[in-house]
Amino acid sequence: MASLPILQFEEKIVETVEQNPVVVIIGETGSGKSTQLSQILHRRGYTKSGVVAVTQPRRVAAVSVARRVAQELDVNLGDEVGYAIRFEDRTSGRTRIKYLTDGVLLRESLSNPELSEYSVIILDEAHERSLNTDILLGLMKRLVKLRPSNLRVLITSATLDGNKVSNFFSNCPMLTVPGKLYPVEILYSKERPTSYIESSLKTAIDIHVRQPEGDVLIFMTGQDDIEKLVSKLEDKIQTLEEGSCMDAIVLPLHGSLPPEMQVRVFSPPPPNCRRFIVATNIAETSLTVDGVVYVIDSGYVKQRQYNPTSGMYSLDVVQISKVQADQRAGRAGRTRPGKCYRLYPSKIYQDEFLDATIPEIQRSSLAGSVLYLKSMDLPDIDILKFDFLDRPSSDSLEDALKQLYLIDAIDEEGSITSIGRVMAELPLEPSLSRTLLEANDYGCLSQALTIAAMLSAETSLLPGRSKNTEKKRKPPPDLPDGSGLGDHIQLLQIYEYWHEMDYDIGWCKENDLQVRGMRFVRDVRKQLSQIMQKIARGSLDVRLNESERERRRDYKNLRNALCAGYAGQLAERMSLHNGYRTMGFKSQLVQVHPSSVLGTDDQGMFPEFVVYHELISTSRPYMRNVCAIEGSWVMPIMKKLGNLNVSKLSGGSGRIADGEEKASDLLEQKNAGTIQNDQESRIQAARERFLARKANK
DNA sequence: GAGCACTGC
Repeated sequence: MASLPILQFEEKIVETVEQNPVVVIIGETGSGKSTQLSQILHRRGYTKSGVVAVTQPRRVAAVSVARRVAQELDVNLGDEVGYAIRFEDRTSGRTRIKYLTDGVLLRESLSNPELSEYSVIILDEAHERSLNTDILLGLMKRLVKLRPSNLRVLITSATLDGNKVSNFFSNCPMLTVPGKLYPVEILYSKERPTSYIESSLKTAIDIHVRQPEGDVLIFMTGQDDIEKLVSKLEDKIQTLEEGSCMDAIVLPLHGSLPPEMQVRVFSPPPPNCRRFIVATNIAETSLTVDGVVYVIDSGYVKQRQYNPTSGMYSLDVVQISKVQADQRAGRAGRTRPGKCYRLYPSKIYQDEFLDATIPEIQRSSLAGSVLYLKSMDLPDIDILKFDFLDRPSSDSLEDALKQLYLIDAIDEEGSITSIGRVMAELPLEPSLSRTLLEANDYGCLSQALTIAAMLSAETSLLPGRSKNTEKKRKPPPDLPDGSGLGDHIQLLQIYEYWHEMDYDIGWCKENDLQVRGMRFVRDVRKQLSQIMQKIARGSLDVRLNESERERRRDYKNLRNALCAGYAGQLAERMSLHNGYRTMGFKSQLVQVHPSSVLGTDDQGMFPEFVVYHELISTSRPYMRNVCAIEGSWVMPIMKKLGNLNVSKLSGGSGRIADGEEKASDLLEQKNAGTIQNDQESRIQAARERFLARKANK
């Protein structure tokens, strides 16, 4: 421990923190910043007046770093050193150093906006720019002004964007702490390969034949490419002459791999055997594989982005940033000097790669975050003017406001409603928290809780695609089908079934449900029940007599509640075919996702109206997770859409206007006006169609 | 009849 580079900087760090409310620490990999900064400040008395908080973007990191610090200080975890993550708070009144996820700290700031418990807040790994860290950065800027005498903020960042963070905090000082990384030689390709799978294969084999021992880590974009490369690599290794080089094993590594397959990369390789680890981004920050000496970097990553004007998500393969490329290269120098083979020319790195990855806050729907900030009641904060390190587009903020207005979380002036306040308490997307509140009024809260919990874990629940032919021959799993009413109802039925089976793990396995995911659902449901307990109007048990009755009535109340929560995510079927038109702010043609269990009528037609959980554009625009609703529930929502006035929602003065932008703002406002007129006529047309249809019946 | 990078409250 004494050899950690950061300890040589102790005096300098303490001196700087003493004199400045905010300090940026550029801590290179292996500098020991995550474990040592808190201990330095503890030694220097900063824990006498309050707790030192250290945030981490990931749960495992918060737990493992806390564990190590407790060990180094020789105390029991949960005493002087503790951690807090969702579902688990291991802190006590004695805790002086507290590791927590950025999400937990953000949630704490909801009940205590001054975060008065803390004397120091360290935002670790801020360069990863998680959505929560970005919001915390904005809140910290405000907080250091409110508590100038008794709060210190430290932000750790990467070399490439330290200046930006320092500028954001009025040019606060910046300290660089070197890391303990071995040198990594960077080798560029002469040009971009036509197929980076083939190019990775060739590079990997070259390394295997020519280079001394050491594992190879290969960065790919997704499961498909990983599987392809793994099998090609295995074939190729087979063909190499016996004894011409050492043995080799090839291991895939990605998020949808079952945990027992993931941990294989942590067990040491057999002697005289080289490992090839073919991984997604998961190996960039989340998992660290020991023994890697060679890295092959394709230069690409798969990224999910949200388009606020269409309300649609897409998953795109994009070029990585310089920070990411350097992070990947660093993976080769952890145990000894290494090499990184970049499958792109250095000119592309220099000229085309962005310095840092586009932060999540500019790639996500912000409805939840905006509601959150609104509920904090910060008198000096106007959402559209909130001081972000990287500002989300006004389209994105306006989209969030519109969504919130449609589900009654804010009123037409943009002020938070009493409904909105309760919603902000729930760790859910606004659409789902709104559903819970409505369900409470309709007497079907217990079912809505189940659906909200299931959707919180949805991606890791249902069986993934299996190219395994053996599995295909198995009889189809014995899972309920949502009674034709759609995916939400199916998720509910699956959980109720599991409940009847006494939460049997074997049953999950038989039905290809991910055990980890189902356990997570159970935890979430419990947490949500605890929060709802104080306002719940009925029992929160999974299964009730009442819900039996409700089931016979086609889950009408429940679907009605979903309709209220998804008021901004409504779609109307075309009259002649099974395509849908979304009825939100911008009408679009979309399809029901093929994985949906939504049923059809005698003529093979889907229901006239559905709500959807999300729009995702892959090969085509799809609605994922849909639920059938009744036509008569649609009218009030259309009316509300008609009343929408964006400039009023954003607080009248509205848009971000500083000097130069004014002209374009005016133009945008004008456009917003015409969009709104279009919208009105569209809504009018929908209304007429709706009435005509009703008359026909 | 198509497909899912990674986190987090």
